[in-house]
Amino acid sequence: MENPPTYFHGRNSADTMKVEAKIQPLRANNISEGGGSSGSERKVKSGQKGEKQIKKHRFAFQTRSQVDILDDGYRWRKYGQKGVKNSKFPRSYYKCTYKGCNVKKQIQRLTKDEEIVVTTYEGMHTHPLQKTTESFEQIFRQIQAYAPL
DNA sequence: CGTGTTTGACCTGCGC
DNA sequence: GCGCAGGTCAAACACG
Repeated sequence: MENPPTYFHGRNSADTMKVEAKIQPLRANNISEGGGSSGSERKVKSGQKGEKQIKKHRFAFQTRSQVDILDDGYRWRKYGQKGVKNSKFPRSYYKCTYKGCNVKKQIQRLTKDEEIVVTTYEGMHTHPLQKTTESFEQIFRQIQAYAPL
């Protein structure tokens, strides 16, 4: 693949870009675990047994930016990309790389508004941020205000 | 050399 | 029981 898809590899320029974050009223602990139409909780055949992490923290918010990747100070590793039905753009799946920090992040663009990017976080970070960006600072500030912690 | 990204295959849950 | 939709992993490759 020498020719990259629609997504350019450029680092996030949200640093200098004005990012508007709109927090949506999303429940954090009443997210239908079995009601979903997809297997959120992948069943491990063997090895990991007894993970009693029933609490699933999910948080979603919308950001108005031209780039899908928002540098929130954490390191994210993309582990998948799939096209969603109802969406003209594919959805990207990211995971936080850290010792014991298994936080997942989902990024999806709205078909109606290509400028709107929906970011969905799943899980809680068990480590402090290593970097703080001005752009995300204001976003993160709003998140904490809405976070039902 | 290490990290991260990419893509296809495979799995699971639900609906019909 | 099969198909669809969504989600995840793993191998290979590209880049710093």
